[in-house]
Amino acid sequence: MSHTLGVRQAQKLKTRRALLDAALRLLEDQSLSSLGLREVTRLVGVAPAAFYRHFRDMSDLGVALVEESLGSLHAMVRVILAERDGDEERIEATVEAVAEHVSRYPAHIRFIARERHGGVRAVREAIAAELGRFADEVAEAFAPPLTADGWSAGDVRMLAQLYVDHMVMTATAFLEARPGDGSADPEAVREVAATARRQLLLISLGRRHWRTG
Amino acid sequence: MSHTLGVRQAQKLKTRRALLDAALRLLEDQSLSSLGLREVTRLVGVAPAAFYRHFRDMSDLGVALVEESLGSLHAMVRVILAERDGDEERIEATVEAVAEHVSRYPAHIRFIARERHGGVRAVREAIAAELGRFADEVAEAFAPPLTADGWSAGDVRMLAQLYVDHMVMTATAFLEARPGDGSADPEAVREVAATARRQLLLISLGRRHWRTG
DNA sequence: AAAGTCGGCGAACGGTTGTTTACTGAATGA
DNA sequence: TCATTCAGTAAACAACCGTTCGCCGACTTT
Repeated sequence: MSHTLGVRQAQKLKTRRALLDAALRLLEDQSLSSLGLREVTRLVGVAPAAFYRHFRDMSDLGVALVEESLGSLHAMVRVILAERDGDEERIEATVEAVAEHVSRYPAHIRFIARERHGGVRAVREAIAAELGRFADEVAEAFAPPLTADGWSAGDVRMLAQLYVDHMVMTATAFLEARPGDGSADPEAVREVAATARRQLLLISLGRRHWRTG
Repeated sequence: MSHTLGVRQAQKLKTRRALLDAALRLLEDQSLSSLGLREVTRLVGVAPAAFYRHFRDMSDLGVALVEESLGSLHAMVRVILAERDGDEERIEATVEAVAEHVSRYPAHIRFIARERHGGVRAVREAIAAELGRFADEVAEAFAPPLTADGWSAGDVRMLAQLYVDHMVMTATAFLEARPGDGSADPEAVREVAATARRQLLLISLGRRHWRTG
């Protein structure tokens, strides 16, 4: 019995989507704590009061955006971790995947980068929790071969954190490599990619020699 | 003839200081783009119009805060680079210096972390420029022994960037290890320090084996 | 077909915002 | 000493804000 979602609820989801999209667009040039409720409803073409049918306030909408933004990233990370090649090929795949993700969802990445340390507590905490889950997952994926080499759980965790933080760093670097209007400067993008690759290579070099040389 | 700064100009600098301090304090709980001019003048106890005697607008004040915040960090970085010990001792000194700096100027660090990707273009650019200068300086300090080992200028630069970004990362991690009220959770602080040390150790391990095995 | 649900509307509310204006009075310099 | 400079003031401005209210009318359930 798939219910195909009655006309009513479908419409509601539609304007909810529109609100989220409008907010995401406006957040490309400002931060969440300065984004007005009326600004969003105005862009959607809906009365200010309608906002309350979907979100309690702006920080509530912000938390929803966090889940959405990091959800897509989550899928990407899983795919990368499934790669079973050697270090260098894995690095290549990672950097390319991040680059593609940034150029596909720039507003999402910008939102995360901006609000990770932004002025809205609930949103900060949601982002921190989600990134922590990423680190757990990365740690879990890297653990088997490393623990066999005598790595402690703490060491694995710090490596995973380094990887996740570096991924966020790289993503925002890709973001800054594109001018405000949307199109990317190809040379700057290549340079960011080259730097990220070299840094990851250096890290994996350190990992191979960790407490063995 | 040192002029000891006439009474008039001294008073002006004093209220300018007060404006900057008030803004910095208010920015602990919100971001620059949502900070109101009147909020700041109200906290200082001065008429709103007085603000314009010192700054053109809020983003102007923000740029002034950037210079001030990263100025103190700059001095710290210079001191660390002067250390001439081995890797491990240098790492120890670095992490400790960052920790102390964060606990001495938490508001400055929070401001930088928050506005680095924040909603005010001029401030973002000022921070990026200053951090770029940091990376240059680090690169210059590390260059001699590395180029002797066959490192290219690009490789040195990417290592310096990794160090600077990691420093900022560590500083904000220290910041998050303290509850909102100001006092720090000693255990969380120790854990951040331990993670940072291990990550730097891993990086320096990678550096030693860079294109040599 | 009737009764009920509920997403969106329009208007109003008190409050806050950035900015301009003409002003005062103390520090300044001739 | 006297004219000038200028940091800070008080008041007014229109524009905007978040939030509440009752109401409508299309969908949904009985």
